Amino acid sequence: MHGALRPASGLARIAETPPVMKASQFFISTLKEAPADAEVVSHKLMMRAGLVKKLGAGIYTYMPMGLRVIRKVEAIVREEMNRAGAVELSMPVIQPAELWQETGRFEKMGPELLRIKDRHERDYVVQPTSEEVVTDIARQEIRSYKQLPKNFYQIQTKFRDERRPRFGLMRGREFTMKDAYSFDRDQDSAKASYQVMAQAYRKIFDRFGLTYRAVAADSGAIGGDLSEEFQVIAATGEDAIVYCPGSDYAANMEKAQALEPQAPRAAAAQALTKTPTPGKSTCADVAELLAVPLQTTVKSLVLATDTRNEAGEVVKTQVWLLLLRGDHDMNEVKVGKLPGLADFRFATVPEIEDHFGSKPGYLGPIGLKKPLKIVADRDVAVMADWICGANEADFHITGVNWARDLPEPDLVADIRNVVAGDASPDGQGVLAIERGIEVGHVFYLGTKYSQAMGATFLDVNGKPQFLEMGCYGIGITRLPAAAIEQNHDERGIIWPDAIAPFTLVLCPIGMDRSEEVKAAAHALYQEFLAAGVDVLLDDRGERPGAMFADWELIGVPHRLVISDRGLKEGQLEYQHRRDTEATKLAVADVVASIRGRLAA
RNA sequence: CGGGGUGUAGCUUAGUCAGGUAAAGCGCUACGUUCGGGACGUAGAGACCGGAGGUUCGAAUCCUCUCACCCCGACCA
Repeated sequence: MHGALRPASGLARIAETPPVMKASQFFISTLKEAPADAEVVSHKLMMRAGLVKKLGAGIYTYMPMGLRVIRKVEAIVREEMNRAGAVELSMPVIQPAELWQETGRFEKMGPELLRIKDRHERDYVVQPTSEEVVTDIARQEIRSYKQLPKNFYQIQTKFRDERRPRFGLMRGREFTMKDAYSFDRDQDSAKASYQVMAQAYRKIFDRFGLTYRAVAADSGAIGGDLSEEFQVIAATGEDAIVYCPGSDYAANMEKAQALEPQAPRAAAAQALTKTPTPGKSTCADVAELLAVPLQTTVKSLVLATDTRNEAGEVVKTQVWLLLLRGDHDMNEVKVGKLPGLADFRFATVPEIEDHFGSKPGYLGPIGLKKPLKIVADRDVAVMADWICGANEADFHITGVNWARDLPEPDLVADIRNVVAGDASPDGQGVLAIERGIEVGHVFYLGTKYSQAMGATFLDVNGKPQFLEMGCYGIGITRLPAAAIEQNHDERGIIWPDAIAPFTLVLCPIGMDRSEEVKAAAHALYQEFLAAGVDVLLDDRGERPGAMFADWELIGVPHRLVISDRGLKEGQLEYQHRRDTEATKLAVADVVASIRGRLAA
């Protein structure tokens, strides 16, 4: 009756979940073989365990077992958000295009933004996020500094028309996100609000029981360091994260700085020599052919930037040559921040041939047909006697030296991805790289949206000021996938207690043949329910092998086996999903014993 | 968006090259025997072979179009 009004304490939360906790009434649907279109382990296991069902590319039904996991994730997020002072609301999934046109994102966002029309041909979008709507609310509702700070959040369905959805719930098109937006009177206050969220996120991810890292992220045009990603560590993660094992430095690959080389450029020792390298168009091939270290080669990347007139027509194109050491990779975010390269694209083959007189594969900065701007990575700028393409098919040049053979570059900058072993920017050792799955992101926005949409409040002096904003996301439906990537074995999923579909499963053996087992199972089930344990009684009457295989696949962390054999000795068998063997527990104090084993 | 691939029962697949009216395993139903690690036997149910059009006496199979899904790539020369 008044359940909805009860505070969200642990017990009340369980009371709010559906009361069906017997397997025969619940819905269990496991598969021995994963559907052929599942590729990564979390996707396969989610399909096999019957957590989700695919409806279309990147679109999934959350089946009862999977929904329980998602509800637990939501409950933890909601509790900590509320605790951090955020207030929940719910904004529409379908939003009028007008708001999105105000910020320019209706055009800018490209095909990832799903646009739909109603019967009157009016434009709408399916929200991929909700800055526009929440800012619209703020500009209407927030009039005084006395109403600040405020943080609005929602847990809501999002849609992003990904160019290539994949990996099940890891990169779906429709997904659930918790998105929060803070509003403050000034920058200091906004940064304080940001820190409150960053702290709340740490509490949230600690509670999930996953190994994660908070990493500094690129904050785009806003600048500053106020952007962090929360990455669940997993080998199959899509993001490379950089950290220093000897300190707390951690950043994503876009952001991680490659320190300026300490050693000065060596003196030229070799003569400039044109060398045949037939069919060897990559740095690695050339290095192998010439039997030299890959670090002595330089790769040439050709970019272009277009200047457009008011009509959007290209009036001028500037071609750029980027030079990177053969063993390094370009960092597109770093390049995009260089003066003049904000909207770079890769040059076309005709543009390349026009400037170099050669097809790609044998390009270099010497003997250009047309002038262009040369940007050298800081590591390239200190190289001596290096190797690059000769601007002629099947030839490279060795013994190249700055100043002697070609002018110094127009610009020297950090334009590469760091690699393992690079010095840490904080001077505390060398960097290591591991992979992560981004499950959360906190971001200081400034006044980008409030200015675009005219969201102001009156300050102490009665003067209108733009609201300072921050936004904070958690991928609710991605989280279970990340949890599985990190916690599974050959038998199936191993859920952390906090987000397991059920915390404890009771497995009676031969329940149909033994009144004792049946009675004990039901009595225990009632006892655990009364003790507030999220328990499921497997009363399906499956044979033990099939029953164990199911629960190991589904990944319920705690299992209690009830058998005639054990009951005669007054014992039950307890096994954690990670245990290799069962532990015998006395029937008399089993509830207390199990409760002691559950994560707080 | 470019390239490649796959669509046959709820799931995994065979059959397609060499056209002749759809097969197996798992799962499912019933009965019996079993009963502590995905049991066994018997009997069943279940597929207009993604869709449309065409060729042919005859199409899962050949041709055309279309849809869906998966993978790789999207400029690292």
